[in-house]
Amino acid sequence: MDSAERMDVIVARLRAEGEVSVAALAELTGHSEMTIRRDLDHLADKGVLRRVHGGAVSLLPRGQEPPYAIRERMAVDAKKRIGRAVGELVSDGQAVLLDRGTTVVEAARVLAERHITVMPLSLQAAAVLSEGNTARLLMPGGEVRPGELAMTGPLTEASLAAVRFDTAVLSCCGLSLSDGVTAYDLADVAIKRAAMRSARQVVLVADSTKIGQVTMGHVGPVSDFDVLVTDTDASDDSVAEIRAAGVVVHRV
Amino acid sequence: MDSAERMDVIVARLRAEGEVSVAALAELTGHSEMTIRRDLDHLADKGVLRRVHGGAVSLLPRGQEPPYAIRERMAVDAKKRIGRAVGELVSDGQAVLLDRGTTVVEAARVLAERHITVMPLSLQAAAVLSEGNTARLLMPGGEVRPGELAMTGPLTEASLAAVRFDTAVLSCCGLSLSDGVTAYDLADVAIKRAAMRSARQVVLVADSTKIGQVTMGHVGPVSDFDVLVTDTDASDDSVAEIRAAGVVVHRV
DNA sequence: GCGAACGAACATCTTCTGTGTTTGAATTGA
DNA sequence: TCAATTCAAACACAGAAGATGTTCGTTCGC
Repeated sequence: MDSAERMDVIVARLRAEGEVSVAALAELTGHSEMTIRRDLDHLADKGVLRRVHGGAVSLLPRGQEPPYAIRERMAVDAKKRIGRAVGELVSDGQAVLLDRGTTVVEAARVLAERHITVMPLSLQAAAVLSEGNTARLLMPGGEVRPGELAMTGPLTEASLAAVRFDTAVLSCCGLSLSDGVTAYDLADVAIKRAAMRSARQVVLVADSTKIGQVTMGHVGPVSDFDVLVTDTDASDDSVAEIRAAGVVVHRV
Repeated sequence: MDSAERMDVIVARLRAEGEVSVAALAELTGHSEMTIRRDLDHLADKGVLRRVHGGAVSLLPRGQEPPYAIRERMAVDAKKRIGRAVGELVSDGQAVLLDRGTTVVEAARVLAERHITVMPLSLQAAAVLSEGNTARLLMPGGEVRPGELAMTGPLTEASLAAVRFDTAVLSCCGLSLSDGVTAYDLADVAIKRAAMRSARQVVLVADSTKIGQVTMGHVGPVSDFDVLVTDTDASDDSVAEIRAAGVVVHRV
């Protein structure tokens, strides 16, 4: 069992029990207690848990989005495929808006090698885009949320209002036909809505685990989006329904 | 001779001759041609040179600022000391503006552990600040210059106009009593001037190699700055003159 | 105050990175 | 077009960096 698997075990336990003990994890994973302590310290740095004597307690918020460090390791393959597919929806010379989120960062990796103008809504995506030297990079102003490194607030909304994009690539936390597209955070909803107003074509990226989910912040009905890119695990039924709402769906 | 020294040799040659050959560099450094090619490819990626058959030609602009990758390795110790000294000029709770540039990034490393509100004018500084989780991070909007990763343009100026800072930490390319503080780039000058208008206290950071230098863009007279942080290699005469202009000078 | 947990320090092992060599393909200049 | 040079991919190797486990003195909670 390597480091990544241990992290998964720890997070799973935290979700199930709300707390973990160093001794139990050491036995469960077959590693020394020292190693478990180092793992816990690492996760504490990322805001996933809080260390207590003998173990740790969960900081994973119920009804809120898990930290970036956790989401980054969920559905990794699907997100990479979705990212590549988004690359094919964008042609050189376009102005593109990239939402926050782990799926969009995968799209950013692809777009970083393209000759486009791009505005990312997170520092994570900005870092990826600035490594490839071909894209023209435009930053929105705004407050940066810790951990997520996503831009929010009125400054961000103002930046979006000032620019028009050919394509906006948006992420979401939940997607259902009855409740539409939803996000965890109301501030994030405001940004997404502003993004949609500024873009000619709106592409939604969502791995199949998000289909059928509903979270608190309502972004809009599914029909507000032009294209959905999801993965092959999405059920035929749900895809058919979304298509019936007038959305072009790519399953990759 | 390690990798860093080889880069210095290559850059020195490029400056002196305008071009270099793989064979000559291999002999000069005592390393294989393959290694030299890899070095040249690396520098080509950073925009320092352009590969040609048998060697490379310089892209180092005359009368312009050298690329970030080069400046990053000049006066490293002095910049670190200056960064620490800037940390002592900023107290918790302040709102701080950080200019672009390698010296300011060193200051950002120190300030990343502090409880302040901070707006960086480059993605380099933003990346450093977002690693420490204590500072509240505010991004200005704007275009990102490749390589430098500095924010410029009207969006950046507008962002600066919208906020007031307790302290602005500005860098420069040249600093002389007769010609004042100068930068290489006019767009950068506009940003610096906007920054000065938005800050109560303006701190200038400049390692001693910049004292006496004059470059194209005029930012303002030395007396426009409240504090100068430089290193101990700055001459007594120049420091005395700058102090006479009403600037508090820290030599570290 | 006692036992458990902690973390610093060191040793060991693994993985990564940088370097050199070889070899066949590409490029240059005559 | 040809010959010499240059290039870059592939492999081998060494040193650096990171991860892990053990020991031991300190700290913490009951």
